[in-house]
Amino acid sequence: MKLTELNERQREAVENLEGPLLVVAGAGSGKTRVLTYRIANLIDQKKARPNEILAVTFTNKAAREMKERVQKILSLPSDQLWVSTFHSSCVKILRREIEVLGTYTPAFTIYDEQDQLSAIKKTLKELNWDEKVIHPRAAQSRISHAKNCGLTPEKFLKKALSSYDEKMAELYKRYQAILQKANALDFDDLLLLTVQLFQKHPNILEKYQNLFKYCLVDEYQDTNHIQYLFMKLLVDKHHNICVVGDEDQSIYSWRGADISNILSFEKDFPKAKVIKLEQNYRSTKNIIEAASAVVSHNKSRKPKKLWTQREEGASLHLVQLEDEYHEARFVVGEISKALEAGISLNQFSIFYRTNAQSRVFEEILRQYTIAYKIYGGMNFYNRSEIKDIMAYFRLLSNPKDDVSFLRIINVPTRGIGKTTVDKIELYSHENNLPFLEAAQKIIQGDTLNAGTAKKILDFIGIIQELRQKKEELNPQALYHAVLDKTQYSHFLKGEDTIESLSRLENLEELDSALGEFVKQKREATLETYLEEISLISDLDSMDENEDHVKLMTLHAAKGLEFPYVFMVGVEEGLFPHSRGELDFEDMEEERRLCYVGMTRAKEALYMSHANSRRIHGSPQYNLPSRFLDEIPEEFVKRIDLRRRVGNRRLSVWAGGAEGEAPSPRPERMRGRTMEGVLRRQDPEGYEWDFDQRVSDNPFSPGIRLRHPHFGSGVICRVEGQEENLKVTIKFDNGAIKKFLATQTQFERI
DNA sequence: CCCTGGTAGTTTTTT
DNA sequence: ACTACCAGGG
Ligand SMILES: Nc1ncnc2c1ncn2[C@@H]1O[C@H](COP(=O)(O)OP(=O)(O)OP(=O)(O)O)[C@@H](O)[C@H]1O
Repeated sequence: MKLTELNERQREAVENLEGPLLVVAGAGSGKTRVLTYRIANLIDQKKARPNEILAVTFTNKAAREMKERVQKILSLPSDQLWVSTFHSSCVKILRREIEVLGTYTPAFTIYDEQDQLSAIKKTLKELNWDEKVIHPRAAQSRISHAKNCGLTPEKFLKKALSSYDEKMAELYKRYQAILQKANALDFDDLLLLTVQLFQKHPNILEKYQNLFKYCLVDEYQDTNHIQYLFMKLLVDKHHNICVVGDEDQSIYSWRGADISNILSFEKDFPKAKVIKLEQNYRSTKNIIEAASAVVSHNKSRKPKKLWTQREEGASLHLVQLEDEYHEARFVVGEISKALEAGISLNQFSIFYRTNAQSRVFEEILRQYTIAYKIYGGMNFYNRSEIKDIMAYFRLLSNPKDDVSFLRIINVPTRGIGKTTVDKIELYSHENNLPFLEAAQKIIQGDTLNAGTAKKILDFIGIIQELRQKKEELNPQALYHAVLDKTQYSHFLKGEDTIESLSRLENLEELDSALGEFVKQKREATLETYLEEISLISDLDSMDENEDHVKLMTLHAAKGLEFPYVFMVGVEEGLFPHSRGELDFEDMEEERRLCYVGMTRAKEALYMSHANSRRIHGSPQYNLPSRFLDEIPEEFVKRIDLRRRVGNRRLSVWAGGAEGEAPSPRPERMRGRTMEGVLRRQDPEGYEWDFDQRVSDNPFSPGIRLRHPHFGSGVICRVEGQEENLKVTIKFDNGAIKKFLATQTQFERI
């Protein structure tokens, strides 16, 4: 096998096949490439057959690409390889083995986050607990976190520190019982149950230990405890494990990722060989230096070298704008100009901290008729109309799936309301029956009036009829049967709104997706379809070559690379994201996220921030992010586009003038400024008088004030308007407090 | 008993 | 923007 595409250190990592190996290295240093070649080499050296290698990646897309690369290197088919995410690997194992746990069958349903929430609400109802006391979302995150740490309800209870924790433990226990009755596993269960399976059944563990002769993990810095256990168990016999990662790219601690997995790898495997890669092959010198400078502000970090042979490249562009619309128009304007200079759209990406920020970009990109795609956020399979159909599918596949039952019992509306559903729920609870069965029984008694009973009978009739068809129809045909029986499209057509029209379009897309699935798969059953969609996201279908601008969150950008990157909304409060004060660890994680984002760029990087933006409709005024100040001046060019348009500067695109491209049509008049004065617009659609007004205003970020009790401090955030105007002040003694501006006597200093 | 439309409070990041 | 809750009409 040729290893010419590797440097010396990489080659070392690819050739040392036996025993534990840790590759730690900065961004873009070729870690993923090492993993790929190592897999190829294992097969080439006949150390293992493809099906004896387990490689875990962070996304399905990364897995797919890795398989393709291996196939290319070896010119051998790679479909036998176990290259997938932790979750997919676990599903594969559980489908074969779960029966021995005695509590689930292999046809289990996988609950996503929404289903999980709905199951938690159902649990709360059964327990008769108030959703205002136990917040379903909070409960969801506690339970998920517990599972990610490998805690069963019992162990969770033992660790409880308060009566609130004890309640959570009780909820967790009941929630788990409800999932079990529904033969459903949530995302976290996929891992937790696999590990439990291994622990309780050594014979099964041994089977997989013997099967997987070599294991590899990408992005090891973002694995959580249960994933760690899973791997540790699997390689316990032979220690043939290779992990690659970068502490500076650990950005999922909120999901239970534990950086100590990578930090203590050498303790776990004392014989471990450690290889460091230091050469970056991705980005220009300016980008690498700037990103390294930012992340070096993290205190809890070992210094690390990263260098490149590449040229300095363009300066980073730090752009200051008036508001989020100006920001979007600026970004899109730059893309248009580049387009004219002959650069194609697939070279660009826009990264933001929160999904909500994509909306404005979407609006402006449409105005400019520039092709784009938003990855993540609202997944195709998460749209309500699609989820409705999927809920029918799931109920057909698993009649005990109560969450799906609840979703569709009255969709399309068939006159079965809350009161009736409550009765079914109660009956189900008292008689320990799934909802569907409870509904069947309850209409035989006299709990319900005749009209309501008839409606339920009709619904049950539809389900039963479809269940019979399920065996003979492929998923696409079944889809048509569902639409036909439920009159779902008819129901949408009746609404006749823009919204419902787009829903109908989505249904057509689903139809063709199903058609595609049926054509592609040899075994196109309802179950295989449901499994496929439950673990994929639209991120996984990304194709670099497709000619459109790609928009995504900074988190979703991990592991990717693009020639031109716009990182937007780089503002205090938004990025680093905070509501109130961030603790030290969270701040460092935000900074790592910034490092991840910056190091995705190969050629040019723009980072922009706006003076103000609307959050939930009310204006917020943010200071530039501290991360911008952490980039040494020598690498940046600052561009201030707040006031007027006339600033002509050279663009990175040969010769063009910089600044916002004129709007294709005048922007509609928007809300009021803080003083309630309508903003003026000049004929070209630029707002130019904003700046003075803000600085005249007693409350804007950066202004120093004295508070009668707390002393002096600086405004770091302003939100709301008029009598609801709130200011967040960071006092000189370090305290951060929020005040209603009208209720407090401040003195300007 | 159900449905609709209005209002109020609020969400970071995702396999 | 998205959900949760309430009032009032059918
Ligand atoms: N030895 C090499 N010679 C030339 N190019 C390389 C070499 N190794 C890696 N590259 C290229 O460098 C880029 C980054 O590689 P890769 O994605 O493997 O890095 P990584 O360390 O996984 O990055 P990150 O941690 O930032 O996701 C890719 O475009 C890859 O093709």
